Amino acid sequence: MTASHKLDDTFAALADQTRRALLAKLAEGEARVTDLAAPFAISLNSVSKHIRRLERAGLVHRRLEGREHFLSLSTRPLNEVAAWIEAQRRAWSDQLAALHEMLQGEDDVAKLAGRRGLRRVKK
Amino acid sequence: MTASHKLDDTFAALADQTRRALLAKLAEGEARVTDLAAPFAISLNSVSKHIRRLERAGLVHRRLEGREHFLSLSTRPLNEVAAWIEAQRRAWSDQLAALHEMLQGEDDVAKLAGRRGLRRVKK
DNA sequence: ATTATATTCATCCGACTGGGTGAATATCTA
DNA sequence: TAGATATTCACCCAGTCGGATGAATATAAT
Repeated sequence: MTASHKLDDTFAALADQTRRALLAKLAEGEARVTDLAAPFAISLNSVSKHIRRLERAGLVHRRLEGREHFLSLSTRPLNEVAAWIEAQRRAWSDQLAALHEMLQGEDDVAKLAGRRGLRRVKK
Repeated sequence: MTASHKLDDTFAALADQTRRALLAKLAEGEARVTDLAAPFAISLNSVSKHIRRLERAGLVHRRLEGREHFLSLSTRPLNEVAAWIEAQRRAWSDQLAALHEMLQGEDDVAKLAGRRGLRRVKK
């Protein structure tokens, strides 16, 4: 549940074009809030909010130096997301492979054609 | 912009534990709305809403057969998300590599230590 | 001490979300 | 025809989002 909750936050943080652009910018290196906000038409405050959201998801880290706040990327959450996706894709591929194998089997084919597909997998 | 908008929808659709569980279930094969809803404590209507959201993001496809609605996975959006993440991770790795190379350089080290890190990358 | 810069805090707004309930629709079955 | 099943539609509610604005805070520079 905790892991899922973290994934929730990470996915939600990534579900915004502006925030993804901020992350892409940060991939070029550390940057201050003002630097990050510069290319965007929206207000500095809005960018600040976006950054807070990215922080909450653990995607960026903040380092204070005087009045300047330096942001940098954290890759762990992104790796977790990638892992989930890969697992999902693998499961999907396995299912496709199973279907393929089934279709190559001899007697099951007729039943499959008469019936409506895969379905009854669980209970 | 259109691609970004699609990514927005996909990420948003994935930013929910219930919806991710639905997708995982669908990885086992086609299923009806009722079948998908069975394991969850929430109402059937809520599940129906989640499914609609997954459909909007293009993550599932619906096939009608009489009064039954059969859902199945669509992998394209997931692939797009994976591609974005991989690009991001690659950029981040490149930046790390550049830093590493810089630290192995001779004269830049002093300036780097005195100054505050990477920062001034863009302008 | 004063001014300028960097950033956040406090509010407000319209829009959307996730959950619920009850009614409506459509299809299958007896 | 009547009844059961599968699914959605139409609302309601509290919570959050993304954007804006204006004020507050903290640090730096003069």
